Amino acid sequence: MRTRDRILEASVKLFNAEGVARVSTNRIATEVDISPGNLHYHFKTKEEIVEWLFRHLEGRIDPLLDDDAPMRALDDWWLHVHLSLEAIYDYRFVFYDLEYLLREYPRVATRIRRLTLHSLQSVRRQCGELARSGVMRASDEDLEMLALHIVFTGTCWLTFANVLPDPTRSQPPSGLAAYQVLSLLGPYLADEPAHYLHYLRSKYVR
Amino acid sequence: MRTRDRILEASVKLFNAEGVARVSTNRIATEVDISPGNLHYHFKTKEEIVEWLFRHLEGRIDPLLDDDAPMRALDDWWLHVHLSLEAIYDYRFVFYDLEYLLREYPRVATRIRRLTLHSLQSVRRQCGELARSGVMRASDEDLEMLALHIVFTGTCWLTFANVLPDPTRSQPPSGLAAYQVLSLLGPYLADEPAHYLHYLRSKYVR
DNA sequence: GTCTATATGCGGATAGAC
DNA sequence: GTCTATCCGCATATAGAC
Repeated sequence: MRTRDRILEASVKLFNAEGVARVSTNRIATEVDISPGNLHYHFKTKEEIVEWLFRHLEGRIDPLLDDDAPMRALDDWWLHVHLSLEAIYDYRFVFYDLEYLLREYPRVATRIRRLTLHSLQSVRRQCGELARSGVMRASDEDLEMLALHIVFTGTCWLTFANVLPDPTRSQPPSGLAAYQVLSLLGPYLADEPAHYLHYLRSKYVR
Repeated sequence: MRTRDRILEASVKLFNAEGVARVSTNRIATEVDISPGNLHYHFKTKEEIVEWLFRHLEGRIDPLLDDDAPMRALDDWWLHVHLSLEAIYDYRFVFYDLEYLLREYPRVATRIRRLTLHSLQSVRRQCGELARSGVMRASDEDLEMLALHIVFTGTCWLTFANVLPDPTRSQPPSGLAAYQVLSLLGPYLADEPAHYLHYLRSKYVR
């Protein structure tokens, strides 16, 4: 089962660098140094490759979403966000080419939708906990909207960062995205966590 | 110059519905009921079609960004946002396939980047005005971050909406996006504009 | 499991006649 | 301006030998 893994490894590398659409299965085969025929022995279709890569991503994010260790300080949550966004960054091709995948690969599409809903639920719950422990003050409506914005930012920020000119893009990318997510909480935070946020800002902006 | 316009019209329709990558120039020619050769008489390359469509989009957004009529109430700003997002919706293929266009069509890419920066500048200025007229209270740092989030939301929301299940998607799409943008101001608004925001919310959510 | 060879189809784009 | 015919290249996928 070694070749199979090398195919996946090469695929994610190429997809991230050049986009799913531009990378042909032949390219992948060349990169792995096997024949196209051999590649199709391991993965019948290109979609199958993408699907398995997406499963890997799920394997990294789902546990973070399901972890219901107590969430009492902003810092606890920050860690989860950071790890999630690192995973997203490692599989960024998914988020660069979201629409393409949704249209072209139906089986991947359903998995994407499932993961997004799962994220929404968990983030809502986690923010609720933060509110209950006094880290921030927000109404239920606020929390609902916050969760949506947060998942939205996690999902699309990398794409947007690519539109911006280099100065913003050349930051450590997952870190900046994480700060961007966290800053959404800014207006709702109590004094002490607000200072922590400010400290993080100094680390990631400019 | 009639055929030329029919080509552009058919292109934007097909691009929006199926994505730039899936729509071949032959498809467009068929739709317009001309020959492929004829299409290439009017537009040497596919990129040229995309570029001209993007110019049309610019023609609708740039004036809104440059309009420096006084911006004293939240409602003034709301109108600008709404019109911009309507334009974005009419050319939504650009935003669905952002990464694809950035990679595949360099001339379009520079235009996209230019428009994004232009939006950032203008939104920053407009939010500054709103703050100065007392519609909201926000520090310079807040304003900077707000502008970024607002342009980000305008740019990527439609894509994200496609990931969510239908209930959220089946809303009047540009209206929902506009509310989503506006809601970012929520925490910073004074009492009266906050009520106006709440009224808008009732129009666009659920 | 891995290779070579190949089928099949489509996409963008051009040539040249009308 | 518009057409027909065609080139060229690539991508996905398969067949069958080793």
